[in-house]
Amino acid sequence: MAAWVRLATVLELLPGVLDSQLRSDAGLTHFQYIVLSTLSEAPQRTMRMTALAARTHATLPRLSHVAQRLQDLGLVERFACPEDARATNIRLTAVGLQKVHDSAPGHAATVRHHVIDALSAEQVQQLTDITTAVLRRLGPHGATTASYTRYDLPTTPCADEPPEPAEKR
Amino acid sequence: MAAWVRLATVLELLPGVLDSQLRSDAGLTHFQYIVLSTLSEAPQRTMRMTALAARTHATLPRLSHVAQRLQDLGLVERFACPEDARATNIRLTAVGLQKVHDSAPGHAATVRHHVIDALSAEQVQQLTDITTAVLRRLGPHGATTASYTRYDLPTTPCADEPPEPAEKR
DNA sequence: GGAAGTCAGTTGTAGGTGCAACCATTTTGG
DNA sequence: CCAAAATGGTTGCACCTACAACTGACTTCC
Repeated sequence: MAAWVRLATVLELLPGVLDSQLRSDAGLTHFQYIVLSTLSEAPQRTMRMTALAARTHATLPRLSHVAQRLQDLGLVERFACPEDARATNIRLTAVGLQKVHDSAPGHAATVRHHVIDALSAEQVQQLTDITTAVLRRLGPHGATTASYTRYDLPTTPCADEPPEPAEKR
Repeated sequence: MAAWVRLATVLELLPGVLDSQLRSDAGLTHFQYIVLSTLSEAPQRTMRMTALAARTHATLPRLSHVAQRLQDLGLVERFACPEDARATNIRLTAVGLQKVHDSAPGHAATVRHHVIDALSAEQVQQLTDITTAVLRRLGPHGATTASYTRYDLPTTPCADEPPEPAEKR
């Protein structure tokens, strides 16, 4: 009982702290940051929308809206996949990559300050085990995003040679 | 690192699970449920808006919007505080109380299934300690709701004898 | 090889949330 | 006392998210 009440409180407060730090320092949502950050680690800084959605635990509509916004901001660009005309590839722009690099330290510091540094090394290990156990319950038959969350997709984009980033818009 | 990645994932997935269970079973948001539930435990099932906001870790504007919606649904009612003309009291209606009673078991089962039952008794204790430690960092100077989060307010509403619930709308 | 089904993604809409601005009331301080 | 500051709440606006409906492209399977 005490465990749940406190966990629920963390669930209520932590996202707000992360969002407001990122928003004021970089003008980004936590989720937007995750999207950019995930893209920055992908080969060619490019991914298929579905793969990105699965990785970020987002529904496809949600990702689509966010991608639209990030594209308006010039941080990502989307282009059709030549191999599968249904698919869309999303790629981090140079500006977007710079944005990730600029905002990563502040974000990491916030996480460290509010979570990691509050715990002993032993507790960090315990937290890893606990969250792993909970995620086992959340993942497989978690009521959310049932049909979208497919972890068996290839992460790599289908295009080997994406169109030159030179021409924009 | 592993701890944070997993915790972030829980932060992303758990609220969705809670919301969708409550929404489909009771037509309520998790936060709406918390508001109703908190009110149901208050003396007279009545609280001042500010006190309720502090208890639920919400900003006053957010609570005001939610209260408006819950009032439209007939689950709560608001009335001016006779002692301080600025203040507003919010009270759970009979219908609202019934709603809490009806939806509590399902919600509790969801929490148990997805969190508590996934852990050993020892881990539940560890989780309590960990969340307590994190909350110490989040509460005092947590960037969110700085001016609203006042825990030193009296929880009791100012009216000793609220107007009879008999007359509605 | 063509109809039926599935898949990738987008769009529209309704509701939730933060922030800033606002109004009314109370408190404070000269 | 009265003006200035602080308090309690509400409202408007912009953005985010879920859900449902839709389009267009691929697959299956006779």
